[in-house]
Amino acid sequence: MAATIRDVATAAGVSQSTVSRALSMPDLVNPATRARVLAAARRLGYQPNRAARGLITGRTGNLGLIVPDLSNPFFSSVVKGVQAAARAADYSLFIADTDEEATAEVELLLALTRQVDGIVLCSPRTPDAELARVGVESAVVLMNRRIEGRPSVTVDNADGMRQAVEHLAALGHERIAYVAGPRTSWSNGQREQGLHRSAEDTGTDLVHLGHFPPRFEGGVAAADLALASGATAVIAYNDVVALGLLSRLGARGVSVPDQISVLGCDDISMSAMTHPALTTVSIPKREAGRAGVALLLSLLADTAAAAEGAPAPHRELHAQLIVRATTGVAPHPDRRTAGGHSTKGTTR
Amino acid sequence: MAATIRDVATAAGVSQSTVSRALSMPDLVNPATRARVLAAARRLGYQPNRAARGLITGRTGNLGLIVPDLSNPFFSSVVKGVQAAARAADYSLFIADTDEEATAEVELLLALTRQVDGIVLCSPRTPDAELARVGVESAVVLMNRRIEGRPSVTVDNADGMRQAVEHLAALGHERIAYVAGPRTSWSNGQREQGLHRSAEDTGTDLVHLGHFPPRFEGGVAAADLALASGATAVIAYNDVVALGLLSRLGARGVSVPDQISVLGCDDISMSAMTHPALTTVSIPKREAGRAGVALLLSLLADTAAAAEGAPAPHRELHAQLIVRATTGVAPHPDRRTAGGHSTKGTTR
DNA sequence: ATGAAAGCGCTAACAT
DNA sequence: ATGTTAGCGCTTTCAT
Repeated sequence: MAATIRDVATAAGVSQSTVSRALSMPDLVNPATRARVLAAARRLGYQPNRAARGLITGRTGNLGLIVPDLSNPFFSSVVKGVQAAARAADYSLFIADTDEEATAEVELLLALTRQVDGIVLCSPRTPDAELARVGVESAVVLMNRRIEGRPSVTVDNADGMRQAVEHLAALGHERIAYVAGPRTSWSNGQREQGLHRSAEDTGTDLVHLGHFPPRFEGGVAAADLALASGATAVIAYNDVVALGLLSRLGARGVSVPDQISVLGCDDISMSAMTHPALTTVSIPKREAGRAGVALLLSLLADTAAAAEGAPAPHRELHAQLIVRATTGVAPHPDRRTAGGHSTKGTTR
Repeated sequence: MAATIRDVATAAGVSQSTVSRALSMPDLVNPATRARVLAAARRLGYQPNRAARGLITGRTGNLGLIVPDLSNPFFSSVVKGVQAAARAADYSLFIADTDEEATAEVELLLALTRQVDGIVLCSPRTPDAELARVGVESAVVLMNRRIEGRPSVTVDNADGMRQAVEHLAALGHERIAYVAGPRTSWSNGQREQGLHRSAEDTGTDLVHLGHFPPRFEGGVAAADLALASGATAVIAYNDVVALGLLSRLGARGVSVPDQISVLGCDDISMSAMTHPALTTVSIPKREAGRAGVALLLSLLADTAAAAEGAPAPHRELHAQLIVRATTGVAPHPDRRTAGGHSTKGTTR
C-alpha cells in the first residue's frame, strides 16, 4: 500500500493535521517541524491522494476536455494547448473523444462532471437547445461555438474569410468557389457569413459548393465541382479538405496554382509540407486551448461572481491569413503581368 | 449541490446501503424497492461520486496515458485507441503530454499514480535504468519499448523493415539509404537492426544517414545526403520525415519515384494524401492503444498473479508494408521493363 | 431483504 | 504552533 498522511504523521512524530498543514499551508507550522515532516514524506514516497482531498474541499484538481476527434490534427493542437495550460496550473486533465457523435457528448459531459472542476467542450456537435438543457455542476467553457449566456472561446472566422477573399480579389480573381463543411458546424456557418459579406464588398462572385464532410475525401469529391464552376480560386472549409482538392486536381492534370488557386483554413502543420504549400487562414489552436483553460480557472476563482448574474465571459481570438513562399494561390490567369498569359487575356 | 446517495435514500424512503446495493449489486435487493430507488435516482439526476467510491474500494476507475507529443499524428492515433478501449471498459482516461521531455515523464508518472488504477506509458524517453528505479503503485504497461520483466506492447519493427527492404530488392534496388530517427528511440534501434539483417540477407548495400530529428525538417535536411549517397531508394524513420524528403527532393527538381524511391514508416493518414502517395510500413497504432488497455485490465483483474512472480505479459503486434496505387516507390531506374530506360542500362 | 455503523484519506473547524 | 474531532460520499461488514 502507498503511504498515507497517517504514516507520515507517525514517522515524523506529529499529528495528521500538522502534516496536512506542512504540505499545503507551510507558514502555519514551525520551520523545524515542517522540515521533519517533509523529510518523512519524501522518505516514504508520500503522494497525497487527490480524490480524498477533493472529497472534503469540493475541488477535484481535475479538468475535463471533450473533443469530436482526437486524431484530427486541428483538435490535437487544441488538446495540446489545453493540456499545457492545465498542467501549468497543476490540474490533471481528463480527455474524452466523442467520435463525432453528438449523443456521446452529453453522456460524457454528465459522466465527467462529478470528477472535474471544469470542462472545456470543444466544437460541440450537440444542438443549442439540447446543450442548454444539460445542467452540469461543473463550469463549462464552449470552444468554437457561441451561445448567449455561456462562457466561450471563439475565433473570428468571418474575418479570416474576409482576409482570404480580399487577398484573392487583389490578385484579380472574380469568381471564387467555397467548399463548405458540415451543415451543423458553427464554424462553417461563421465562415460562410464572412465569405458572403466580403464577396459582396469586393464585388466578387461566390459559388457555394457542398456541404462536404470535413475530410480528405470531401475535398476529392468537391474538386470536379469546383473546376466545373468556372471559379479561378477555391477556398476550402479546412486544410484537410484543401489537400483532397489538391490531390484530385493533380490526378486530373490540373496545375495548382497555374490553372486554379486553392486556399485552406486552420493552418494544420501538414499545410506547410505539401507541394505547393497551402495558403491558409491560420487559427490559433494552441492559444485557443490555453484561453479555454484560463477562462475556466477565472470562473472557478470567483464562483460568487458567476452565481450573480454576471455576464458570461467570452474570448474571441484572431484568425490570420498565412501566405507561404511557394503556395497554391496565384493571380488570376488572365491578369498576370509576368509570363505569356497576358496575350491570352486580350484574345478573349 | 449535486444529489448524493443520501438524497436518493431519503427520496426513496430507504437507507443508503440499499441505494448502494440497488445500483451496484442489483440482485441483492427486492425488485420493487430497486425500482423505487432507480426512479428516485433518475429523478434527482444522481451521478455517483467516483472519487468517494474509489476511496473505499481502492480502485479509481481511471486510467492514465503518457505520450511524448499529442500533436504528432502517430500518437494521436494511439491515444484514440486507448481512449476508445478505456471508455468501452467504463474507465475515464487521464492524458498527459510530456513535450518530449524525459524528466516530465517520471514526474507525471508519480503524479498520476495515485489517481489511476493503471498507466500506459507510450514511447518512453526515459532511460531503462531510471525507469526501473521508479516504483509506482499502479500497473504500468510500456508501449513501443521492451524492458525485461515489464508488461509491454510492441510492434515488430524489424520485420516491417525486412518487408520494406525485400520489396525494394525485388524491384532491383541495390543500394538503399536509411534516414535514421533519434538515437534514444527504441523503435529506431529495432528498425536499424531489421534493416541491417535484411540488407545482408538480400545482398543489398545499406547506407546509414543521421540521426535526424523525427520531423519534417529532419527529412528536408537528409534529402541532399540521400541523393549524394548514390542510393536509388530511401527509407525514412517515419512518414513525417519521408514527407520532408519529398519536399526537398521536389525543390531540387528530383522526380520521385522516377529518379529515386522514397519509403516511409507508420502509415499516418497524411501518407495517403500526398502526390505521390507514400509507400509505408503500417504500424497498427489504434490497435496498439487497445492492446495496451487490454493488458492493463488483465493485470488489474488478477493482481494475485501479478504479485506472484508471474512473467510480465507482452504483446507484439505486426507491422505491414502498404503499397499504394500511386506511390513514391518504383523499380530501379536501370531495370525497368517498360519505358526507354533499358537502353540507358546497357549504355553503362 | 434491509438498516446501522464503521471507515477509506484527507482537510477544516475547534480546541489547546 | 500543534492536536483533536468531525465529516466529505461512498461501500461494506455486521446485525436484524
